[in-house]
Amino acid sequence: MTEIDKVFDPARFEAAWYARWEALGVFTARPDSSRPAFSMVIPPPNITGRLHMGHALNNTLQDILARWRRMKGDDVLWLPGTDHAGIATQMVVDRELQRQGVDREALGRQAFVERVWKWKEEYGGTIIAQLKKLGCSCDWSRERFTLEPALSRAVREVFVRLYEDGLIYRDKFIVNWCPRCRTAVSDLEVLPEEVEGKLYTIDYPFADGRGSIRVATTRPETMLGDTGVAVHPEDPRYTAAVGRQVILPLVERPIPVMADPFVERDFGTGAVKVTPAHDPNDFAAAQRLGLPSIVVMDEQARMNDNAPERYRGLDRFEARRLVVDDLSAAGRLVSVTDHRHNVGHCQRCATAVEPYLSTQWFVRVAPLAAEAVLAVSDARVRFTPPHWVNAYNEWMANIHDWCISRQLWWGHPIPAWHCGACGGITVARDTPQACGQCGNKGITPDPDVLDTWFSSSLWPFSTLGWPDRTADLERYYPTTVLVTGFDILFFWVARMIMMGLRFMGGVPFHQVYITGLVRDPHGQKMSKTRGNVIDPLQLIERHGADALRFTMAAMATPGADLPLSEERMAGYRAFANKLWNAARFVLMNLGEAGEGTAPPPLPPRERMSTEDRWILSRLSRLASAVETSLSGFRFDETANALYQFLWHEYCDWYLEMAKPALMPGAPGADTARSRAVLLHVLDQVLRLLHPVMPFLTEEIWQKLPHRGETISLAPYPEFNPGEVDETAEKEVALLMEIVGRVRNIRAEMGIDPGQRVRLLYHARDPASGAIVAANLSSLIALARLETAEASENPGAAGAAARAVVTGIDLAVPLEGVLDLDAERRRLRREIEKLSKERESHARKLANADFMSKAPADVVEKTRAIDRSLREKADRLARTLDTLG
RNA sequence: GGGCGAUUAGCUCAGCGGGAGAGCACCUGCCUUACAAGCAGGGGGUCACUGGUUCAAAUCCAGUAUCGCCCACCA
Repeated sequence: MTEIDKVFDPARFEAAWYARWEALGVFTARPDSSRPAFSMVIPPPNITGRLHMGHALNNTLQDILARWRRMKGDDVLWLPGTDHAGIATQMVVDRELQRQGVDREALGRQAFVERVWKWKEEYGGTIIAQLKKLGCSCDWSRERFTLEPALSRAVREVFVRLYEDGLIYRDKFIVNWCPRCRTAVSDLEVLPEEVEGKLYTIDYPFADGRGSIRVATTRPETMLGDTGVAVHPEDPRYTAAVGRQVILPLVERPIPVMADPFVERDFGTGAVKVTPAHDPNDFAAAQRLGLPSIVVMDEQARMNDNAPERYRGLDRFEARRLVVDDLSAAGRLVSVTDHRHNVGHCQRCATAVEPYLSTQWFVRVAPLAAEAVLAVSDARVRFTPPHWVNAYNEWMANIHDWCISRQLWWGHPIPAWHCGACGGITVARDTPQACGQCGNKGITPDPDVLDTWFSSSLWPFSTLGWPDRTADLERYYPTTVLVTGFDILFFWVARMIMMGLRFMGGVPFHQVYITGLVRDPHGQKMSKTRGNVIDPLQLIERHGADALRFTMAAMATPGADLPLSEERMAGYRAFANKLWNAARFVLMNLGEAGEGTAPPPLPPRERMSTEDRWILSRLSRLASAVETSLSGFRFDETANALYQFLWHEYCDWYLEMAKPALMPGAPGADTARSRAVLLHVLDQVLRLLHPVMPFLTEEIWQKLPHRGETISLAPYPEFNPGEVDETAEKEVALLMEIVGRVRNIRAEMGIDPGQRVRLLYHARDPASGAIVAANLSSLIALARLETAEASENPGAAGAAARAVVTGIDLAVPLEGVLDLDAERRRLRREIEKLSKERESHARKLANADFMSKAPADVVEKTRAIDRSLREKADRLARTLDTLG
């Protein structure tokens, strides 16, 4: 007999099994194998990251898929890695330097980048270690980093090709500028946030001194850069104004009034100041109208030398106050009203983003997007849940060019060089010696780096060795599935599809599973300010990685967010403990069957007991359910099916039914047979569960007689329809019904649970009687009976509690102790319940339309249910009558 | 301003055309030697609302309400 602790302690074995799997090379992909390939790339976490619930969720789901496919015999590649995370990482190291009193500018670019690499060496592996704690079966021999040399090469290759194809260009354009991060950011990195602002109406006098025009703005300070006033061409109020000049207050510069249909006549005064360098609408209008642009702020959003002297050096918000004061003093401020509106804020640092005219690099996205839309609409890429396709198409249809340059130091340098002589730009894979246009050697590298998402967008092929045609690339591209959150659908998924189509000529993945968001127990988003953040590492410490994983799986309903409560997770830990103890029970009862390395063979079917055939039938249905649900990314259904089977079928019923046969010396007990089935089912269910709970299943499996070094490479149970045994299922359903009725009598009649009772039964059909007769020992054990006897007239009324199941009348003799009133109440309640249950069926059967139009099998089924419920109610009613 | 999703037991959620379910919480009784992180029994729901389609609607359609998310250049 194997000794095994009573309470399960995941901390005792998780790390050891992980190390063992790594040592065995379980996670290593084998591109030369003849087995089908199954591949995924991990959404690379930031090197600055710590494992949060989002990671725990999507990596658990990926690992379930990886382990499942591996056991099913696929050659699985789950490729891991991390992202250099430009802004985030630069900020982290910057802060660290500041604490040490070191100024980044003083340190210089090269030294700073070296510091970041050092930081990466020291802390960049944190999240990798945490993924291992979670049990992720990634192929660590293929771990990648977005800024490593091989991936830089891919980035340069892509950049150069897109540039040569005219899909990357450099231009002066209005972009989203974060004055705090001091870099441009893309549209996606700007989060609109509603703020309580003011709408200022300002009076601009005409240059000829005759009258004025009033404009409305939320940002009076930008008027210092106004180069025009715009009105709607069909606005009769302003027809006469078009073409005239106004004098810009405070600046005293003459600017024209022009007409453009972008102006909303109903908003404000119907006239709008045009500040091309600090507003994207105005910029577009200015281009149409031929107005110049004047940048009036520096890169920290302080007013620059293009502003009148008194404002120079002031922060934009200080400048706003002063401008308003000055306008007021000059009698030019007409009104100030409260105005709620959206202001874009930096995703990273929450600073209000400044629309800012500057020279940047862009990807011309429209042609790439068109292809990417096609790939989804013709299902080369499938989304789960599918409704995300709408959002995807919508975004793609309205896509703007992608600003890919960042004024940072940490990132992929833009492979472009500027010529000091001719001003030309040379874009090249390798550092050029001279200007590609004039041959001058005085060239300097472009100072900008690429948006982090540029390198991420290449991840599915850059990590496999592209631009070389490697064996990995040939075999694992396109990848099978991508699992990720909707928050990076546009940032990442859409761009990977574009880049994959462009550079690999095919989609990067066939399927995208989009996870929901892990929320707090009340459905609130987790945030530091709310203080409701749940740390997955603490959950692992408290409950084990398996319980966390099971929780993630059980809650992963497609399209829904996951309100996570530790209470619920504790429930799944209890489930793990339940399995642990079931295994303990099996191990304690194995005897010599537990000795060898080979599990005992299953007995032939005709020697099996009803419960043996039943549990095997249920097991095969479980295998089927798991196959179906995992194939459709229904992790929740997989988890629930396993939970239900293991706890409520295997433990609650099968183990209890098997107990008599396992008791040494029990009459007629076929201990060997029982042991073999017990062990077989446990072995199979452990395998089915392994993808979700890898550690615990391995720990138990290793204690059982087994072949092979690890359960993670044991064949996954397949569904075999031949193993479904309808007869056994019907028989056990009847036994369960009988047991349930006896237990109900015991509980309601207040019979001490320790006290055994007699059961008399009268079968109204021989088949039911035979089932009872054939399963007496189970019945006796489960209902805690003294005896179960067939009887023509089961128990005289008044001396026995009565119950009815399908085809059988039951009586529990309780001479002298039966409380007649209680029994009447109980019977009435039962009858009431049955008749209530019957209502809808009876109504249908009384409906002529139903009888004539509903399919025959539905009618027949309804009849059968009705008959059975009526029969039970009738027999109970008759019993009630005899009680008077 | 567009688009999407949700509304089912006290809580958190499955179910999405043919007998209203799970987990937790609740009530009652049990330390029945695998498990008290357990066992057994039980209570609890006009499936948001209004119409429609159908023999049949929690389930399909339309509208309404409330909540949530995504996208969007009324300064």
